[in-house]
Amino acid sequence: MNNQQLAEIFERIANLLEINGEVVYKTLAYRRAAESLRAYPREAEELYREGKLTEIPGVGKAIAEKIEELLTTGKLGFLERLEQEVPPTLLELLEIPDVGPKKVALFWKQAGITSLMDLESAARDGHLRRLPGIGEKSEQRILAGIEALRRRSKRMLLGTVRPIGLRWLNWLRGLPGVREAELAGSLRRWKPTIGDLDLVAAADDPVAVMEAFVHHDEVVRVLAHGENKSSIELSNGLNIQLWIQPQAKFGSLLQFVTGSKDHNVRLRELAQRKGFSLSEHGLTTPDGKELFFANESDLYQALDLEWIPPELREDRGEIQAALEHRLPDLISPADLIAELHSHTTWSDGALSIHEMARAAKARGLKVLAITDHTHSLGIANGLDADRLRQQRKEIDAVQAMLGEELTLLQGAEVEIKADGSLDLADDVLAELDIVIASLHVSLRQPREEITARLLRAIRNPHVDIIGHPSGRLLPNREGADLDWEAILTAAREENVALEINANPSRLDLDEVHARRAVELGILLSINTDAHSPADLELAEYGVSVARRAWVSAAQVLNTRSPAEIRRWLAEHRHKSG
DNA sequence: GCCGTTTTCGGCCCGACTGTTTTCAGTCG
Repeated sequence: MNNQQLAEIFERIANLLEINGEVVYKTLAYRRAAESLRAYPREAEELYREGKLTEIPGVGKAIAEKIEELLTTGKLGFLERLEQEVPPTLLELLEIPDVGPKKVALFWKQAGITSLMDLESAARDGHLRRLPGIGEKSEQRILAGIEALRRRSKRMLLGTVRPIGLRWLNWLRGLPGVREAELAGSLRRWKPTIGDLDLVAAADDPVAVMEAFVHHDEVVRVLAHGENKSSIELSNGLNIQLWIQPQAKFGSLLQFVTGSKDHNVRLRELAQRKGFSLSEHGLTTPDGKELFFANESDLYQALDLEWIPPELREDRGEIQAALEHRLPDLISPADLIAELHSHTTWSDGALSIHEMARAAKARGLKVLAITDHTHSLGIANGLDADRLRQQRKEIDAVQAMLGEELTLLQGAEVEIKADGSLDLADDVLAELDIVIASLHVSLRQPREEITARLLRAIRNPHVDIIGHPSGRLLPNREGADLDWEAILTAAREENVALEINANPSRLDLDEVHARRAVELGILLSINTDAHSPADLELAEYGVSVARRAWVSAAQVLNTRSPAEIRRWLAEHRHKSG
């Protein structure tokens, strides 16, 4: 059982306890433990073997014992008893907007409602309004919420929402009276999946701006409409929230709405220890004086903190690091000067080698590796040894045309086959400048089998990079069930780089494993896996994962000069071969 | 249920918006 699965169980416990009316702080404790497990760089299973489970923040004696029971028996008596008491089907009701644990408990205990269907028919028949605190409007709101829930495909991809966010931001900045506006929330933190889109603005006349916002022609539903905060829904189910304050408070507002919630809770605790109260309006001193902040960095400074990049604001130690002046010097998109994973018409790419090279050059890249698929991936028209040798001639010809400005490398994204062997013989791999090995098929093998497959690839002396290591596809396909400690240990021993694939539906390695990898001294490689020139622009999404993993430029192969990259490849092969 | 440069017991963040309550509870971020 991995950390993700453990986290889901504790989240479930928290929700059930909350519906059952348990004291808030107990449910909070389970929720915090769940969040902590999701972010923790090492597997609980391993910590358990070392007797160190309580080293995980938010895990104390009681939760450690539950983790132990889950790891050793695969079950949890406490949860089973809880589910006897509280029907687990109630959990789906929590998904409805504006329905929380109190209302779920009300529906359940006073109307015998235990499922989404029960609730829907009760609302439709006008029975809900008989309950205390529920009127006709609440009934309609619940029906609309159930509709919205069905329409909406949970969280959307960062790569889908960001262009929408930038478009709305642009529109907002063009409105009269808007002095400043920014993206906020999980979008500003570059979270791989986005729930709601948050926008903040500084405006002289908030009422007029809010009016324009809720009457924007893409709005299908107004969810809330206030002076400081409004919320609307688009036809694709995406919710957008707009927050407005006067310019003088813009910094505090931006900080507050950027979150994360957990980061803000930590920050408020810190403010309290210093004698302040912190809200989206600013700091309040004990004698009731209010301090406003037009700039976010001034707010952090007032708390004796360095400004914390939004990508780090997840309550993963960033506040402590900021206090101690040891925040990492994060990589930025401009640091990337090499693309080491790309496809052309030789396999399933859209452009010829020459066209891809021109696109790479136009983006200012210094190195482009052509890494087409290999032949066992028949669907992608993969290359065999003969076609690779033909392709080499074309690459050489294009290099001759390009001159020195862009260095082309010939590589391959070689398939790790279901039996663990590579799709090209060692002598063919040896002729290539760079070799990426990737899993595409049989991703659902049991942990031992699929881990062994990947380990065999890592140990092959010709393999330089492991491409999209887990094989996950957001938002729904889980990655392979890998023994990460074994993979990371082997990668470090063999000096093999691990890819952060920048495609928004991959972002693989994820931030948790990327952070663990650099802690162990493993080199990362951020690549777009470009199949077309537009794909090259996705690099910033890969960089965002690296930033959320506290990664610096020096820890990424693609920030190095062509000569340094060639040297690394040569040394790497020499050492292994 | 967790945790400790106020504490091993007694705390554990803050405000806007909505609907229904005639003064506030629930939800959300």
